[in-house]
Amino acid sequence: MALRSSVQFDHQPKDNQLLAALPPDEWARWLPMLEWVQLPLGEVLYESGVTLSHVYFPTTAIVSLLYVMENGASAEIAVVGHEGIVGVSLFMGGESTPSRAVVQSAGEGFRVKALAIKEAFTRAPVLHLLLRYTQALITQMSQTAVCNRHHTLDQQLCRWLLLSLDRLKGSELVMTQELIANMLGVRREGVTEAALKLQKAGLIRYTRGRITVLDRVGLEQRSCECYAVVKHEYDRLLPAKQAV
Amino acid sequence: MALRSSVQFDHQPKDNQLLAALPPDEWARWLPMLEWVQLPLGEVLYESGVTLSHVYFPTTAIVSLLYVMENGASAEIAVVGHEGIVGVSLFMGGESTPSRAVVQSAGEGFRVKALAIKEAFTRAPVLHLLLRYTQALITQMSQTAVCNRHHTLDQQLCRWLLLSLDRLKGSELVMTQELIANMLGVRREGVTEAALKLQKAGLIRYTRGRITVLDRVGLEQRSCECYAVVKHEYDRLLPAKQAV
DNA sequence: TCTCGTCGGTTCGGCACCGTACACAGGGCT
DNA sequence: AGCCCTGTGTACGGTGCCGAACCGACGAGA
Repeated sequence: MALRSSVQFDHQPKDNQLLAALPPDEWARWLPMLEWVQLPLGEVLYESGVTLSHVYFPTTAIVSLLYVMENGASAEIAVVGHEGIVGVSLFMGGESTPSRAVVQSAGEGFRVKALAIKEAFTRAPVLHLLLRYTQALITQMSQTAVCNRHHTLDQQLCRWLLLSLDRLKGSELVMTQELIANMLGVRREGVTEAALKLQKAGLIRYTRGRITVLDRVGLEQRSCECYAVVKHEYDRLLPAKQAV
Repeated sequence: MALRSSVQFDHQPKDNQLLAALPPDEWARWLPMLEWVQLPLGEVLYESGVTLSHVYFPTTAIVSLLYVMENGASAEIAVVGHEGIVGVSLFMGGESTPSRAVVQSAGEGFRVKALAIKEAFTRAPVLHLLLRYTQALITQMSQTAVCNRHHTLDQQLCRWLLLSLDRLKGSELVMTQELIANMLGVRREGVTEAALKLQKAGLIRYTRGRITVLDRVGLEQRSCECYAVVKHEYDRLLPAKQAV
């Protein structure tokens, strides 16, 4: 047994839990593709919207996935360390994400070329569709987190109305303010106030659980960027007519 | 061509964009598995932690994924309509999620038995590992959204320290308060105040960019439930020793 | 027609966090 | 030794949302 040859240094591939969990035959296939890399503090592994060139398996580094807003403010979406992988969008099929990956704590890791990863997934056809959808869903979740942190209730209500509208035919929602408040995680009174503003501005009309959208464009203008980001990503990943 | 036979009623499978995007051969395989269902307002499609029995493809309904906190407050994680699928955790490999799926707008849809979906994915071995990890990551994102909405900065700082700590060896973080503020999406001064409290309570110690955790359990007690939820889900989906 | 439950509107004090501004201290550098 | 930069502590008014309480008003059902 190779006692001292490779097991006890910091930067072994198997220090990453995902790599460590690979079954022996897969491990043998992956090993030659792994490239050891240093990950200095502040290094940007990928940038919002840019096609990834590698996926990263951190061993001693920590990487933050963060979303940078138009005004420069940012919010972390998730943290990835030796338990995970940076760049899921590569095997999800999206190739890029609206978020940025930055090394938050310097260390080391391994990376694999995009092409190699994608080759491993070319055999399952349906999968790609579902994975792409999943990535869109993930974008929506991320954006929810960002929105909760940074945007006003007024903006969030607009975003929410638009997202719901996109998922229905027509321009009417059957939905009480109480329910919307639950969805947004705020007080009902807050929704009442925000909805009043929209009604007074002539963008919506409502009575007892029925909301009619009168001016969609107006809502889009009042909404935060989050709606547009999510919509754009859904459109990108799941174009209406297409078979993967 | 089957002109009027099936194309123009509301509740056709192809009203769901994912189903509509299936290539012909896959479509043929899936069609017999699809079961038409009505989705009345308020119906719970799946409950937090419960193994799913079906995945749902809404056509005219909208479904909310929401996380219910211990105190009963809730926050929506994402919305799913005719563009998507409810129950990604089934093909992600996790079988369940910490969130609940509720019909937010009554309508119709189709569902497929869990067993049938899973069978379609039994052929790709590596995949399962990555998908499971992705689901854990998704949980972290969801929880971030919830946390941003409902918890105090003090709690969020504890959560953040613990999440970071789990991804490093030792009990020291090299990290300025400024950077933490960026990650959490708050002001640096806010982090200073929260960190001071923790230091005065003897839970951490820090100087100029180095934070040492003295009392991990204390942090866990001060943290919101979000940390535990995320940790638990990572442990569940990615046990330390295992090859799927 | 009347009742009662649901839905929407209003108010008030409180608080967590924001934006801004500034003061101070540790530590690397010349 | 002295300087300066970076990181941390403090203060102050502003504001967006909360918790609680209450009221009007619409509409379904008796």
